[in-house]
Amino acid sequence: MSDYSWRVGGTSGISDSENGVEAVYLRKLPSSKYKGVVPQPNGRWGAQIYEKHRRTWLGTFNEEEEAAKAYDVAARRFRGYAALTNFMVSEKGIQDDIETTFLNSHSKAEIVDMLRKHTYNDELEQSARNYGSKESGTDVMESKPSACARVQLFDKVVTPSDVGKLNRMVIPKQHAEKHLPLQLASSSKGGLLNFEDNGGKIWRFRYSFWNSSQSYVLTKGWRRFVKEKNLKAGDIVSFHRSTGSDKRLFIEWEQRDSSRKPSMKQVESGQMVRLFGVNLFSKS
DNA sequence: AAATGTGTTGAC
DNA sequence: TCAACACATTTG
Repeated sequence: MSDYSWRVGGTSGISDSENGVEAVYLRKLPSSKYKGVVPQPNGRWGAQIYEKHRRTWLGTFNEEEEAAKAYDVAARRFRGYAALTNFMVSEKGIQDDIETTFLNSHSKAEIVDMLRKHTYNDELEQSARNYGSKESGTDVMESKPSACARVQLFDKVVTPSDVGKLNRMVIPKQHAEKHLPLQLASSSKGGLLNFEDNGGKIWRFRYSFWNSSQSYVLTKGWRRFVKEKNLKAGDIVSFHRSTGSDKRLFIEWEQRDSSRKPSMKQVESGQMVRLFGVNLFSKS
């Protein structure tokens, strides 16, 4: 009997360590029936597309079909409407649909980024919402992220560990419990929350409670945000929610003004106070 | 330690 | 151009 199994590289194996003998049986990874889809050692699926001898990685996915759809999106953006895809249909004369417009208004890099973050569908949906509002005459203020009526939830001056290699941001407990009930996160999408930034870009973070530190944290997806915004310790991240019933969430960030002397400015935000360049929490 | 995604190769 | 494979790098 095999004591355990594992997978490394392009092969997987089973180790039988009876009598201290380590016999290894290599097993081939299953090929995908979909174009642009490759198996991953852990049973998940990767998507990739080639262009001029160069491979562009499109991310990893739980389902083979998800990966195939990611490839399709990339194929259409990279090679045009007539590109060969796994699922998409290309009929003559409908090259002006919303998705095509959406694809054409974003760079390849942006589309790839959305695919790797798994936010493509959300961004497309949001784009469609904006498009629809123009047509129907609905108040643009309700859909346009930068102008949408919103209420502030809380700010946080990010700490060194928030922007460090821990790849997570701690949400101060009182704010988390007041504004972001874990139930809201863990209910439908398994702990995933979408936030829109001022550019209308969607950021998806995993939101969870860590028992070890008794703290609420944003984990998966946070590192990418820190990197793209070049977030530094001391910068302020601001969380908002739309006032409407649509429950949309927003994230904003503000760079620390290092040109100003810390002692000259007192920034107050919620229960946090920045004084003499030091962040203090007021007792309450 | 596990997962991701790059280096590389050879078939098509 | 493409997927297979090995495995270095990155992430949790």
